[in-house]
Amino acid sequence: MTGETERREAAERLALTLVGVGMQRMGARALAAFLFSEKETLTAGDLAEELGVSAGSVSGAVKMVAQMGLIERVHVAGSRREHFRMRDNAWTTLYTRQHSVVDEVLRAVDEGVDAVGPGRAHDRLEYMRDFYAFLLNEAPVLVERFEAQRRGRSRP
Amino acid sequence: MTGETERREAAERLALTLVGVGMQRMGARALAAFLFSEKETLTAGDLAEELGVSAGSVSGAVKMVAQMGLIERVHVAGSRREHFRMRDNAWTTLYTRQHSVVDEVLRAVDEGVDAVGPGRAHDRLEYMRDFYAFLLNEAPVLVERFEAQRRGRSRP
DNA sequence: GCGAACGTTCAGAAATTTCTGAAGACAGGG
DNA sequence: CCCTGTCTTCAGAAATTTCTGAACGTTCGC
Repeated sequence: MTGETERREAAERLALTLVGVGMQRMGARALAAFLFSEKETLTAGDLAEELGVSAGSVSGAVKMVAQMGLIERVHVAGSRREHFRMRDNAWTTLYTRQHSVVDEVLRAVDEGVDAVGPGRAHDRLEYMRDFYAFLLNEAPVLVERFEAQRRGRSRP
Repeated sequence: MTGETERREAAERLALTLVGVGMQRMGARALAAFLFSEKETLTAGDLAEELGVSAGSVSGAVKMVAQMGLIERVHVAGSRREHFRMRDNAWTTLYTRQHSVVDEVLRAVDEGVDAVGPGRAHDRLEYMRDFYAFLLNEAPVLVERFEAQRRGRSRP
């Protein structure tokens, strides 16, 4: 356990890493804020304060992270603010979704396979297609295996 | 089998899809050029002509795609030009490498786990860490399984 | 219904990324 | 050892992305 400053630094480091991996800056910072918060839910105002950015930026970031399926809106009676919470299965969901990206690639490659006659190009494209199809099939299996393993561990 | 125009269009579509998935534009176009070429190897000049871009752009794109491990330099005696060729195991290599990106994230999350005391944040971070660690372990297994399956299929 | 508190949208500023073209480096043949 | 063809580097132009701030909606308590 350590101080507040170190917590924020670790959060910013993780956000930076996620940016390096291709995530939008503001989305990554918002996500890190959720991960590192002791609260169950955060409001847009909380995020704006924690990150030191405008309400507009928060709105955009939240929209994106929600679309990724990592957080969800929570209706809280008696509060006029909208609350957001990290979803329980955020990471496995993200992984699965990234594989719908794989699906897009697969489609494009498939068109390619149809568009060229026999030859080297055709062979290359087929190989690529086979691998991506394989990945697409295996992703859900992998996730299922992780969840099973985790269930097993938590109930010894 | 179809005409040259359709082949190029399919190549451009695949490149665009790869860009949508996060790849740099020029790198994606170069990669598509390799995939769709009937030649075994391409030179920087070939690429410049095929893509209609400057030598400088080609140099940068090739450098990047080579760093991703998708193509390799080929020394050809009697030619002053440098030739490049798609590597046989390009896609499985790419997949494995993307998981060294996972490794980066894993490290950052791990720091986070150490930086916060017990509580909700700690639990969230641990969950994320466990999933990414699981992925990192499973990636090579998956690739191995694909290759085995492919070997099996090609020698019935 | 009114007013206040929040959230969202959007035009434009700022930052970042990407491409080019020109200059330079390098290798091999003559 | 120079000359030519080829690749790389780099400063700056162009395009794209990202952030902000202000104006506009919306919702809830009263």
